[in-house]
Amino acid sequence: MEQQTLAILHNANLKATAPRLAILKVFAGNHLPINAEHIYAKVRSSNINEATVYRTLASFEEKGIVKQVDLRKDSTYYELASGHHHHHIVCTDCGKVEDFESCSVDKISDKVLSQSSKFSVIKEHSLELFGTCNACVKK
Amino acid sequence: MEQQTLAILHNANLKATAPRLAILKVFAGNHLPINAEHIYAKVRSSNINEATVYRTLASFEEKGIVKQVDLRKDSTYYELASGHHHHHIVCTDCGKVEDFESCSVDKISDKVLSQSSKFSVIKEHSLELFGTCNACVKK
DNA sequence: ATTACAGTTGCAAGTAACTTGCAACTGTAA
DNA sequence: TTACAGTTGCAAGTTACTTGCAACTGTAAT
Repeated sequence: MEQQTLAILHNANLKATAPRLAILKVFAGNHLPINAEHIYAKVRSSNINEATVYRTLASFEEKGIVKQVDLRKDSTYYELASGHHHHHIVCTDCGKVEDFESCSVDKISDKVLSQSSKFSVIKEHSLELFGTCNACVKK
Repeated sequence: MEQQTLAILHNANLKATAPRLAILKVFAGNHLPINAEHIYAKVRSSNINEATVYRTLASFEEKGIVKQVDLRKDSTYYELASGHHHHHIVCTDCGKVEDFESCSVDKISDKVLSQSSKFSVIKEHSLELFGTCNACVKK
């Protein structure tokens, strides 16, 4: 686990520093998407600076270690890029987030590329559902 | 057209003020998603304030006149909610945006709802593709 | 083990995108 | 025509994030 973490950083050409290890650990212990503020709350006791959290998230994203998730909240959320492909359903009332797995976007991508004259490469996609969770429906 | 615009505002219980009419006109003349800055640039000559643009976008969204589009840019983009259902493909290099129409998210939504114990209502979804446009691939 | 240095960090100041308090104004229904 | 809830402009404020810079540190080469 620790070895794996070091390998992730090494492969990405990133030094294995304390802040990066701590932030990776937070991701490992959190399967739902998480934002900078939340991460900072968990690592500030180790004297890790808020700016470092933002810089780390940016470099992790650039290297493909984490990916952005568009939850239509005020801040940017991230989750580990490793792990099986999935998407999210978000309650627009209370913000609850749940994962879901069925995703047929590859088919859509192929179709879109065959019809587009301007694009030929698709690297990522977002697919999030916005609705109301059972608890909020009852209100 | 003008009548239609007035009806939109009336149905939404929003007064037909000059700023709102001007902003709706900008949307009507722009089929791609647009942000507050871009809208402000087009209406500031009519002495419409930037804060009014933001407030108008917020109320239009709340009333369902426009909807947010998650393009992973620094600011929030919107487009008219009327018009046929479509999504976007975004170049992560230069920011170019193109529409596409094929969308089978309804099927996915049904499946997700049947499998979720926490959600039973889906109101919206996002589905955006991120890749590289032909012009940027050549670089 | 030691060294050299590019990469990384903490700190504090800065920026971009948006929000809000408030007094003046204005569509709209009566 | 009037009354007033809703709307606006302005300026100040907030939030999320970024950046300049000097000090520090992991890493590869010695």
